[in-house]
Amino acid sequence: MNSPTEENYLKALFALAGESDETGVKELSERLGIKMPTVTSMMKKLADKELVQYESYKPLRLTNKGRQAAGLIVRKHRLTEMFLVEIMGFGWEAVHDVAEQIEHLHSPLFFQKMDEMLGFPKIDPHGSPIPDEQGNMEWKSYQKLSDCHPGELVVLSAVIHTSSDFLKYLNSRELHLGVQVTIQSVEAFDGSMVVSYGSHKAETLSHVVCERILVEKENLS
Amino acid sequence: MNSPTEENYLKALFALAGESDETGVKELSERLGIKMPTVTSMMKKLADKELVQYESYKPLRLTNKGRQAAGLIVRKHRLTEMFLVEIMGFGWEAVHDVAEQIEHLHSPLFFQKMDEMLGFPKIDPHGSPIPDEQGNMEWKSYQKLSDCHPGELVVLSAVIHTSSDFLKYLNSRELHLGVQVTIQSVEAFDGSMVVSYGSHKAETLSHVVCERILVEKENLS
DNA sequence: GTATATAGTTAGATTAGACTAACAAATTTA
DNA sequence: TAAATTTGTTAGTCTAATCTAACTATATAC
Repeated sequence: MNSPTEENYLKALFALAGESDETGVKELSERLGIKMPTVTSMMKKLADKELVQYESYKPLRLTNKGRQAAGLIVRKHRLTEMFLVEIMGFGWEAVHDVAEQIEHLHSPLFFQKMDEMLGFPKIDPHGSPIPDEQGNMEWKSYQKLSDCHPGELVVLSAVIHTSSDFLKYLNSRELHLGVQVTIQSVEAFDGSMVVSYGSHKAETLSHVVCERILVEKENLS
Repeated sequence: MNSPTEENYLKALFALAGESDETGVKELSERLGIKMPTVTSMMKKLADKELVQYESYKPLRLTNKGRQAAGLIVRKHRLTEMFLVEIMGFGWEAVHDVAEQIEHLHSPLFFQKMDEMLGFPKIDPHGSPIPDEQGNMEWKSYQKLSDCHPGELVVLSAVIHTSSDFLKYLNSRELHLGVQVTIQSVEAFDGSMVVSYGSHKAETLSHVVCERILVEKENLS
């Protein structure tokens, strides 16, 4: 059995792998807010447990076993977030911290019940995919809103780096998952966008915001 | 903030206080399955935090602050058990281990939501009282079934030392909270009882079982 | 292709929570 | 009340996970 601490390292590696595949000690260290020497020694420990491929001065990689373990933690995290929103009435901006704690609980039954009550959901409240019981996850290929162009019609499908403040910001603009957004214009100077959706006819979104919103292009059939 | 480990010591002291008021290092040590020297040093630590009154070779006592902290953990534990049974469909025999983990989560909102969804319950699935938001608990004065006499009509109101096996045993006999039980006879030799309730006309219960069942005498008005 | 900067490692210290071995106080028993 | 038993404490060790300081390897720049 892995400790909560070990699980957090695995989860971070899993997330970094999704972003760039090759990871280093520094990057992991910064992501976790833990100093590099501590990360090095944990990598050795996880390598002993065959969860990580580690050689001095080489990039870090999860083994298949490690990736599965990490996937199962992410599964618990995202099922929990879904449960908190759908069953317990949390706002999507309030679930992260609790889910960070609940993901480390040991109780197959608890998460199985959640899954059942939710009807075996495939995505969490932020649009992120929920890994299956084997820890496998489909890496969705959404596009950043910031990479879209004027005139395009897109559907808000997911958000990344889901800080509470960012999600509250989206709440205040009524920007929820599933909303159809038309890009009116892009400001070359700072990358900010003017978009319209629902009753919002001309909402300006900063580049920083647009980079954290993932969309799917509408099939204009 | 207290660590999960500290919380477990407080909870154990709280429970022992309910049984006998004065507690010693040995008793606490045995209850927690932790060796005495470790308990001694934790008592010093909790005394520094003003949660426990500790002097060498003197009995252990919770301070008011300590009692409140312990009460709030018990509250979280019992709210959780109720939630698992009422909302998530767990059997009462399956909730203890998960609740032991969930009681240490830090999230006022999570437990508040549970409380709301349950309609602010006053007892848990085993008939134990749920402390209020201040950590105060009413110590119910139920009677052990083993202290009752033939001819008496009682209501099964709570169970103690709720091991999973014991609760499965009760399930198999359809002995649930609220069941009205009539004591038919008591065997002087081994203290076993023959009781009747519902469709069970003559069920024999061992002394060990009867000691763990708490009842309330029916008001024969 | 050497010098500098960046990334990574080693060594050693720290804290929390556990342990064993040995000793001391308190209580019980004869 | 003296001896034996039980209970509690002290001292020192161990592991997990963290840190800082100092050193080394790799990558980048001129």
